[in-house]
Amino acid sequence: MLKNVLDNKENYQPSLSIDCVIFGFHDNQLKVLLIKTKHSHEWALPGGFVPVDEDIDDAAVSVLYGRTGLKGIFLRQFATFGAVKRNSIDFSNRVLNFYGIPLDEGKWYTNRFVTVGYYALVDFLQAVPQPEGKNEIVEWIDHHVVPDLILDHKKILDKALETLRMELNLMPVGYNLLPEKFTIPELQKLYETILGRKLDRRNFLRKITAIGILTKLDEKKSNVAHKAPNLYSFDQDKYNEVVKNGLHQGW
Amino acid sequence: MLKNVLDNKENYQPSLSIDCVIFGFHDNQLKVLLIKTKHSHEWALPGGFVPVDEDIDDAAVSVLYGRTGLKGIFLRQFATFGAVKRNSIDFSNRVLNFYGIPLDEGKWYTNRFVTVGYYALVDFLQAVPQPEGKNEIVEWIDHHVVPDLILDHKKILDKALETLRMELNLMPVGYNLLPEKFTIPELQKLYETILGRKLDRRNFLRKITAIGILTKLDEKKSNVAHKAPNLYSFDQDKYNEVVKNGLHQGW
DNA sequence: ACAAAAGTGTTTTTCTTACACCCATGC
DNA sequence: GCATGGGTGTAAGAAAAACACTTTTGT
Repeated sequence: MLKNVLDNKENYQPSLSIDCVIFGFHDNQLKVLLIKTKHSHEWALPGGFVPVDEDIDDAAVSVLYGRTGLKGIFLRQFATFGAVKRNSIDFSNRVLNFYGIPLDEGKWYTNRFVTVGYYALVDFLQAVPQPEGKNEIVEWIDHHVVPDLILDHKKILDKALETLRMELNLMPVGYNLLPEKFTIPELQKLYETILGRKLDRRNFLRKITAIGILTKLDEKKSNVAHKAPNLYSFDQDKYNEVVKNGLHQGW
Repeated sequence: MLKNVLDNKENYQPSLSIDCVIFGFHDNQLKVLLIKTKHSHEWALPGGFVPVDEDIDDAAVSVLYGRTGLKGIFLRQFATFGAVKRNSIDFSNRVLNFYGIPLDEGKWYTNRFVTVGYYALVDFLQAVPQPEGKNEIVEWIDHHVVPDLILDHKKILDKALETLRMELNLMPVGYNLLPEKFTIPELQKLYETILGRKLDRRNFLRKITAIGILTKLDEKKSNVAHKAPNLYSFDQDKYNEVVKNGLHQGW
């Protein structure tokens, strides 16, 4: 909470923040966890400050844990944003005003903040949005219909998605975004949603299985319209290995 | 200069710095511009602080300009480093001591600094290393034989090179690293040096020309041992277009 | 029985890799 | 004239893309 941070500002890295783009997948939609604070009509990415005795990567883990209750999640730094005008003094003053903090006391907060962007891939069903107090609404929002965001958060979100799309070429995705057991069509829809285009079913199957990270279960999805699709799970060892070593390269 | 910064610390973003990995290419070596300060036996990446009224990207441009006299250069942010122990208080104190700055006065400088890493690709022959004062030695050093670096600068350098290697798959490289007119073998050696492995001449030619960024000049390299190779230049429009739109993708 | 989604294989094309010979120049 | 690097083409293999029919299930 901002008030707490300001009261202990010597414990926080000055003028530095963390913003997290938390992706989830549900209803064939790529969703982003967004926060609406009552002092703003706009939404925001979940973010926080960096304790002076904490690595920035760990601070990002804390933000993620605080907002979703999840730990040990895929979380990756993708860019740092430090335009002079990225947080306007006007915005800062509105925030301070909302919390009833005198401008003088909130001076720490009104400078330009440089923010380090992280993106996370989480299991939508396991992540329970956790508002801090009554002033917050935390919601999963389809990335296609994100409302207006504060400051440069839209830019941060766009960059995160761009990075995720690029990293699809370097690593597999799905663990953390899908439930433990899933079907190939579900995985394909995840890829299609991230990439924003349709893929061929047969070619997708061949390519995704060739990576060698899938275990075909002796089980079919039940209670489903039409032909029951097979269930798969990730072979976690191989999955991690591939994430570590990377996928194909060009040159 | 640190003393100047400390005397005007309210003009600088607190606890934030910029470090630049400046790559050049010469003698078939990928070189990195490094600085040795007389107060240290180790070398350092050229870096600097961020004026509060300057975008971090612009601050990086300033660092590059200050060290090489070059502007309008390929410069890209690649990662931000913020481990708690990345700059030890021991190191900070030694620096302050060297400049004869009382510890008290230099308190601003002894906190953990978060540093934003940028890498640049510059034309070795056009970049004139510019030491700041007599306490500095600025030198191009073959990336294979970089000496011990201060703090986590080795890690920063490694990450820069890793990023550069990866980005070879996404964009062409050469403009800025090579003189205006160059030969295919030179360009190939650049690629080989960055990637750290040999490439097949014939396949390289096919692949690099297929990108459509090269203009074959009606001119051969003169005064050269053995058969004179053809000179090429980059078609700047197409080059920039490809850098913007990216190269091939996987999915 | 039919609509809707799932499963599966083959062919074509494209890209990648491997490989060998002749050419021009400086010494 | 010979050693050294530059220039060029082709054939084989691998990967990607295009494509259609059969199967299962709920209604």
